[in-house]
Amino acid sequence: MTTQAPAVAGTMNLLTRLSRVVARLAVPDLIGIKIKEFVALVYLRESGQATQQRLAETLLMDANNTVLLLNGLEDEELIARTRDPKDRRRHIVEITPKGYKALERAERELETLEDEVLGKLERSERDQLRDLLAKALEDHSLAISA
Amino acid sequence: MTTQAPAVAGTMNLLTRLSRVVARLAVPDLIGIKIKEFVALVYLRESGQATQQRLAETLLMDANNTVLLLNGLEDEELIARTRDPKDRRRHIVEITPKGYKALERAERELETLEDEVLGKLERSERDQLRDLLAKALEDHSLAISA
DNA sequence: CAGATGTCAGACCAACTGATATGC
DNA sequence: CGCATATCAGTTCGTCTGACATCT
Repeated sequence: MTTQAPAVAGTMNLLTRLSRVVARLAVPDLIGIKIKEFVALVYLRESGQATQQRLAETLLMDANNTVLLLNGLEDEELIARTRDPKDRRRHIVEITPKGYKALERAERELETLEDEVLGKLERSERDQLRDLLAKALEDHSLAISA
Repeated sequence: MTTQAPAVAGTMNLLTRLSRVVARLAVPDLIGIKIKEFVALVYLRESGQATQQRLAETLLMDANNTVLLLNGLEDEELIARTRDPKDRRRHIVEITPKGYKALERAERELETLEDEVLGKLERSERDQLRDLLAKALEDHSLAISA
């Protein structure tokens, strides 16, 4: 018996462990940016723009941390902050062309990583997994096209 | 269009985000121990016993960190360390009855959490997800019954 | 003025680095 | 002696807390 999954391994356990595999492999050296930056940029590309608060909610980080994350991204000119003229307390955050390119590069690298992380799974199984994860997330992250 | 998944959301992205949901919810207040302790205890229960090195490999943490983690668990008497008489450099790590109970409690709480995290998924979909995650992990974590 | 948004400094915690001890 | 295993001190990193500034 080489690779039988333990009968009782809960999904939360498996999820935690597999995400750890990703975290260990997806280091900035490889994909150019940090995973958290990656997730943020993906959201910004899909949503077009967002306030910082909304970003914080979506990424499940507190507002303070979001400031730090965006500071880093802004320094590298991957995102841009502008005041919302409608409500000058707010910042509108957008991805820049440079950020777009960095994101595409990261996605390319991450695709290679996917082969490594999900190596055991058939193409169809990977699709299944992606769809299940996406569906589970619907509850938690706000919909992209908000 | 409320909850359509973005076409390009990579699996690595989704995996990272969903695990974050778990991490935010599975705080010690709720399940009694830290997630990482939970994962370690699950492994120890399934494997019977392990050296610290093996544990480190399986949990994807470096050996130093493993020491700290086990120190905490040992202080609470959830695990026990004994010298391996065959090779006195090694420690044999085992889960204690008290650890067993703590683990079972955590699993009960985590099951409730699962409802929250995977609320969108049908029973059959959750099973699918669990199986896919388990299969993907076969490559990475060592088999339990090694 | 109260509430919302964003910013920052300092505290806190988890992870990595390097040095040490012991046994093979 | 070189290598493996485990440990710890110190540093570093990411995250959270609280205070503050700006705007509605």
